[in-house]
Order: sequence, then C-alpha cells, then structure tokens
Amino acid sequence: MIDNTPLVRKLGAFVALSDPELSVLASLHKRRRTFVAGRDLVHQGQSDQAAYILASGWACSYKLLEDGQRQIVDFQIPGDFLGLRSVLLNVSDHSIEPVTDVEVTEILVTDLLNAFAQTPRLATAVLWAASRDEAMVVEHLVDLGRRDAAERMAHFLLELGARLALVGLGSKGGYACPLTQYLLADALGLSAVHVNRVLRQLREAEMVTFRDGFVAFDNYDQLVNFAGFELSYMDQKGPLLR
Amino acid sequence: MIDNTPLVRKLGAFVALSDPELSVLASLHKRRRTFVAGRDLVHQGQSDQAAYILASGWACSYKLLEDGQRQIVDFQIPGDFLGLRSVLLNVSDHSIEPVTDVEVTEILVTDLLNAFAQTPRLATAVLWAASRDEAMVVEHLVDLGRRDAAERMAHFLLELGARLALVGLGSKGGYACPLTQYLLADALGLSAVHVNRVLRQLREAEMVTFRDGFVAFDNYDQLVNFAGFELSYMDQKGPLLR
DNA sequence: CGGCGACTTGACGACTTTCAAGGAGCGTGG
DNA sequence: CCACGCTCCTTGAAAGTCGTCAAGTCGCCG
Repeated sequence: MIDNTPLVRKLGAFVALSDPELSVLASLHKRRRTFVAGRDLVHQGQSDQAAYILASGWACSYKLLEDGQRQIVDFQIPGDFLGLRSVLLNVSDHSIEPVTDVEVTEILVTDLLNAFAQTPRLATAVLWAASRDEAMVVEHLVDLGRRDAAERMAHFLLELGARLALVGLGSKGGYACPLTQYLLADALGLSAVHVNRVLRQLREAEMVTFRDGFVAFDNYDQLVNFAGFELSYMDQKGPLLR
Repeated sequence: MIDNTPLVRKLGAFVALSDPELSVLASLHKRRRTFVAGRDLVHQGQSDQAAYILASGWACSYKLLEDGQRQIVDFQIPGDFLGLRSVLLNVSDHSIEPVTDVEVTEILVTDLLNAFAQTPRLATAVLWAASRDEAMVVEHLVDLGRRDAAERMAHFLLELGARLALVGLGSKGGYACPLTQYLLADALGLSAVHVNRVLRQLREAEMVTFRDGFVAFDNYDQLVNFAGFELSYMDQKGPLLR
C-alpha cells in the first residue's frame, strides 16, 4: 500500500489496486488547496481543467435558475469527487460551493486521462465511482418526485448518515451536520419555512432530532421504516474486480 | 469507418475513434434482441451480466417505492445505454421497462471491461457518455425540485425534443412521442390527472400540443422562455479528445 | 447595545392531489 | 356486426400539502 488518501479508499472499494496503479494514483495528487465556506469553487458555465477530491469539510453542487431559485443537486463529503463531470463535459453545468471551509486535492484532467491510458483498470474504477454518485442523485430524484416533505427529509437524513458512516464520520446514533435549514430547503425542493415545520414534526414524533449542527437518530428503525429507506444501492462489500 | 451503430455515433461525439478502437467496439455488439412493450427488461435488485444499447424504440428506467408509487428516472431513446449502471454496481438499483417494443444490442460486462483494458480511450469515452446521462438526470432533478407543474412539463418536453433531435428523430417543429399521460405523470412526479390539466393549459397557451402520440411545438421560442430551458449542457460540437 | 444570521410559529392562499364520473378508440368473442 | 372490456384521456369538485407573508426569538459579534 503506497498511500491511503480518500481517493484510494474510495476506488479501492471497487477494484483491488496493484502497486503500480497505486503509484499512478499517488502521482495524481498535485497540490492541496483550501477554500472558505460560501465562496464558489466552480461556477456554472465555467470551463475547467481540474477536478478535486474533497479531503475535509462539506460542499454542495447546485444549479441556479433564472428566477433566482436554486436546487442543490448533492452534498459532497470527504472522499467525494468535486467537479468530475464538469471536467469530462468540458463545461460545468452546475456550481459548487463549500458549505464549510474545505480542504481539497487538485487533479488535473490531463493527468487523469493519461492515468487512464496507463492503467485502464483505474478508468473502470472511476467509472464505477461515478456510477455510485449517480445512484445517489437518482435516489435524491425519487425523493423529490414521490415523497412528501416529511418522508423526503427523513430519507435524506438517513442517506447522508449512511454515506458519512462509510467514511467513518457517522453512525446509527447520528452525525455532525453543518447544513442550515436554508441549505436543506434548497436540496429538498422545499421552502425554508416548511423545512423547519417538518423538522419539528420529525422531532416530535421522536424519530430524528436535528439541532445545533447535529443529527441525532432517536429511533433509527422507525425512521427507516417511515422513510422507506433502503441502502442496498450503497452496500458494497469489497472489490468487485480483482 | 468500420461501422456506424448508435454506440459509435454516440461515443464518436466525444473521442475521435481510431480504426482499432472501432473494431473493438464492433466486437462488443454480441447479439440483437427484441423486447415487447411493458415487460421489464431489468428488475430492481437483479444482478446483471449484460448491458444494452437501445437500437430502436423507447424505454424508461424507474424505481418502485414500497407503497406502490413509482418514479421514472429517465427515458431512453435510440442510441442510449440501458442498464450500464446496473452492470457497474453489480446490482440493479432500478428497473427498466420498454415503453414501446424495442430492439437492443447486448453487451457483456466482461467484454466491456476487456475492451477498456485494450483501448483505454474507450473507457474515457464511456465515462463521458455516462456523465452526459447524469447531466440529464440532474436536469430532471431540478425540474422536480424547483419548477411548478407547467414549467416542469414544458422543460421536459423541450429536453426530450433536443435529445431526439441529436439522433435525428425530432426538430423544433416537434416529434413522435409514444408516452402516455400516466408515464409522464410518473416521470414528472405529478398525478395523471394533473398532467392532463397542464397539457391542456400549455395547449391553450399555444406553446405545445401533445396529441395522438405527437408533440408539436406551437411556439418554440415562447416555450423555451417559459420553461427556462437551456441546452448548454447538451451542446457538444465535435470530439473533445483527438 | 444594535445588527445580523439562523431558527420559529401562525395565518392565509396557491398549487396539486384525490375522488368521482364520463367519453373515445380498439381488439376480442359471441 | 356489435357488445364488452380495457386503456387512455378529460373534467369537475373537494381536500391537503406546501409556499408566502409577517412577526418574533435567540445567540453571536462588533
């Protein structure tokens, strides 16, 4: 094992990486950068040459509508890619904003594509990681399309918890969560006012409590049942490719 | 140019494929199969060894909720992948149903992964195609989260039109569309009844008319404006990788 | 202390769903 | 040939969910 960055941990879950592959991966980590909360990291329409891996902190990717509304597509937590799609499509179709101060490591497109050429299995691994991210977006889409506000919130908090647990940042008890009710509203397609009401409702039902930057699962099983939560699509036991 | 299947057309838009790459691609097309409308092609939870490229007809990918509701994630039109994510994740997190009778060509996972190893640029191309599909899902997500029923419908019909135009099946005048109002409802997160009302509304506003399996843009520019439609994320002029 | 951002709560109204009832087109079988 | 059943489309009325507007609290910081 040559290094143990979040990227290696993530891709390692899919393909068993050889030492040469690991060293190619290691060479991708150019420089480490930090960004402050709230200032966009990527702008919609911008043309990028670099993607990032989130090392610490939270970010979100969102789209702005002409009328000023915004829809948060996904939150990124440590280990996640930032702007991979922007790079591949050559133009960003969305913006990315750090929710907290974040640390990232930069990856240049050219390096990434060269790495694919040298070690094709890496390409497969990245494709897999991208598919996994897409599955998350799809689940979010189902939230917006077919769940009412309370189920949506419940499902969303559970999913976030499951993702955080995968990188050691959460458990069935709960997790630290830096999101404001405004951010939740933009993610869940609700108004901030309604987010507040729904949170109260879930708290009074003694299923989850979101307070002071911490999500506490008061009754995990009941919440899972209420939200119709399934984490099969996140379950991943060891590398598929050896 | 060795062949000119939908897959080649699609990937060719991203990378300029060499003859050896084209021949690897050609070898992927195992057998052609047909499926009848309505009978699932892939079941949620099923473990697949094959993905497909849609040659003719329409399909849709959807998720079922425990309470019987369903959310259609995306429609697939000729040239699109079917079940690529299922294959990569090793378990399908969604179902796929042919909307019409469809013809597909089968692609075995193992062949696909081998092809990646032989021609890494192919992997890059597929990654790009997957990113493009994801961009579509993201736009759909914004529809559900932040547009009201009429805007949502308008935006959806425009996007479908733009996608069809890319493969020569539609224009700014309109396109043949085999979707029922029930399918539209499941895609847009609305009730079938409301879909009907919204379609009437758009028809009476003389922007679009959806009747007898045909979407007619009565006033394309007005509709684009009404829906806040941007196709920048679909615009793709020639290969990015040479 | 005043200002500010995030959170709360109530009242009212708009957008959507649900419930109910019909109508039109089409293939099947008597 | 026509009735029947089925799917899809259409429309109205009542009921609910959720957004908007408005006002007020709390903690933090200059």
